[in-house]
Amino acid sequence: MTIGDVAARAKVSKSAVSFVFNGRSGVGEAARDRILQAAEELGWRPDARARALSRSRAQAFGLVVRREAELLSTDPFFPQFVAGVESGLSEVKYALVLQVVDNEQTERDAYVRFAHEARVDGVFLTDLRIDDERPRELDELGLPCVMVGPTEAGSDASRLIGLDDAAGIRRAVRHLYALGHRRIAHVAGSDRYVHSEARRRAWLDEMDQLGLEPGPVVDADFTGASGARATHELLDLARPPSAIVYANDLMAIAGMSAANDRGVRVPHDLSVVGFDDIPLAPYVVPPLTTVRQDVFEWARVCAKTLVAIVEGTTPEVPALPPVDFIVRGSTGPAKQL
Amino acid sequence: MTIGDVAARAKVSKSAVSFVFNGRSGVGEAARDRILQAAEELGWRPDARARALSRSRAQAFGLVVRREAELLSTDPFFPQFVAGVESGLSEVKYALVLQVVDNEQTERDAYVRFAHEARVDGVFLTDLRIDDERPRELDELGLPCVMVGPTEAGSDASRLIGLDDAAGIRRAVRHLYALGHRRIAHVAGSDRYVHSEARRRAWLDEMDQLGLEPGPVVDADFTGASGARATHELLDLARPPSAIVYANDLMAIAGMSAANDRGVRVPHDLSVVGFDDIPLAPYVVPPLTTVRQDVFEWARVCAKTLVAIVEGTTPEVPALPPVDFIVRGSTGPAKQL
DNA sequence: CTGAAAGCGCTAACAC
DNA sequence: GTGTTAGCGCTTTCAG
Repeated sequence: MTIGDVAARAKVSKSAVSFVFNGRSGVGEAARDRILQAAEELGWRPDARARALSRSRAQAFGLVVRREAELLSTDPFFPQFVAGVESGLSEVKYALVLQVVDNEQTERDAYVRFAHEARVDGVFLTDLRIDDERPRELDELGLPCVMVGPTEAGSDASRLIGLDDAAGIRRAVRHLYALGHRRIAHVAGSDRYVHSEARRRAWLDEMDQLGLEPGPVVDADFTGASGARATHELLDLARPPSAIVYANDLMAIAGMSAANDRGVRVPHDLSVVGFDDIPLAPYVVPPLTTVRQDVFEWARVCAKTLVAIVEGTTPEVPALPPVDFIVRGSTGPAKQL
Repeated sequence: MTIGDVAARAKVSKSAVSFVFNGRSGVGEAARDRILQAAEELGWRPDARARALSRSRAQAFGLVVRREAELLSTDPFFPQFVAGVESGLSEVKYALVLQVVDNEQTERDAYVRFAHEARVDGVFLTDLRIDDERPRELDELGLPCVMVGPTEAGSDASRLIGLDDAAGIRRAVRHLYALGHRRIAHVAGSDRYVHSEARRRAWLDEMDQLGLEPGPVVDADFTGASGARATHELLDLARPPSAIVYANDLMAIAGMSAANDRGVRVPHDLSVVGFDDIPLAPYVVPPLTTVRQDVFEWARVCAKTLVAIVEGTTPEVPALPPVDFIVRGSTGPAKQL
């Protein structure tokens, strides 16, 4: 079943068929109808491979995900991002090629293969790291990309689609302040990531703004185990915090569990704020107060921007929905001293 | 940068280069070395698009995921499955093309496009449904597939890679029985899915085997909200169960939260078992007793099987690791009546 | 407005 | 063993 068959059945030339399927003018109304009908009857669609070859375009984008097993299956970001990207791509017929890798070498290989084999026309760069080498490497490979990270991530604004991580953390800190908390700790994510830093800095800034002593901060790595460990560390302090802002929900929930284990009651003795609003957040005990970003919409915007970059059109960058702060049961008034 | 450039630089013909890169004999040692070196120096790799066209093979597989937003970002299955597939595919240089859809029509379209545009050489069929039409439709489209589901899913054993859902549920029921529970309820997942049914049937069977009256079962749909609702329903009964086996962790955790809301203590008043062992399971209060499947390994096997099917080699089907049953704090001795 | 023809970069059959 | 050549199915330029 080839374009030739369709052309024959519609009694036109191959190019006429090609023109119709590429939305170009130059085919009469009658011929166009016959062509569409013939294609319909034959169940024909342009072969993506042949198309890719002759247009030197794969009509696909790549996403390389480097993530440890635990975070992969907990992180709400990945599936939502993928779903959003698909949603933004479905109208324009690009496919999404996924690659999951587990270390730096295989990650680099993945990009190199994408580029050299010309499997994709561009990539999404997520989990931006401090001093990330990838933008430069991709430039060298000639592979267009959009970067996906907090707005602070860099100056390369034209291809950075930022979500305002900081705003959420700031609201969390102010919320706790309003509840009377003064010692507000932070459990940060891995310090290699730009978004970890953005969240940490937002916490620091806001504490500063409120005239609070920038309380204790503990480095962790987004896993449950690290969240529990960090929590114990904070509660072991001579002057433990009365509230903790975690860099993600998994650590926050593990932290609540750790607190519970040592008889510290949430929110009575300790208020807890997470980040992500995973679907489980309303269903843990107590329900988790947290920050929600609209990852899906964000990903849609990323997809559309990448299409624009690759096709050389001007990306219409719609405003991203603001972050939400969801107050649930894990935060409460600070205990009177 | 094409095969011609490499051939020229290595002073051989294009076919010699092609042969080397396709692992075929017929090229001398010396020539082979020169070719590999030339390719290395030029940073050349066969263009996937041209390759796909001339071999009539996309060298890629497709995965269509139909899932509601909430379940997408909570379900541990999807990311682990993807990671496992990648792991099984990485050695054989197949790519994975992902498509996320949200309804039946777009799902069907996705498969049709995959087939007609020849974007992929085969697909993974997950979330098998009762009377699933897809295997037949894919046969009509001429698109090979492996099906991914519980072993009971059907007779089409050659392309069904099954994980033994039932064994996990049976162990859960026996565990509860050993703890003295006699009224053991089940909160089932959506009844359209084969795995929901497999889990429900396993529960029923095991209750039967133990000579227990098949306690109450409530239909739910894998979401947290439905798990909470089902739990309330069960606890409202004149003779509420002393233990509940849920079809997934999300419902189980939401169920614990619901129980907690009405003053029913877990595990003192009610024992709870989940299914999946999500990374959060150890960190909820109390830690969740649950069933764990090695989705990653399973997915690897799926990938290798699909490669074998597509390439016409015999799939070596390694034994899948058995399901694990993880006892944590959410199950305890039945209260004496 | 339409049709013929030359690629896109690679593979594989077939001569050398 | 090595090189030549005809496609794979589509796009696109260029005559008609």
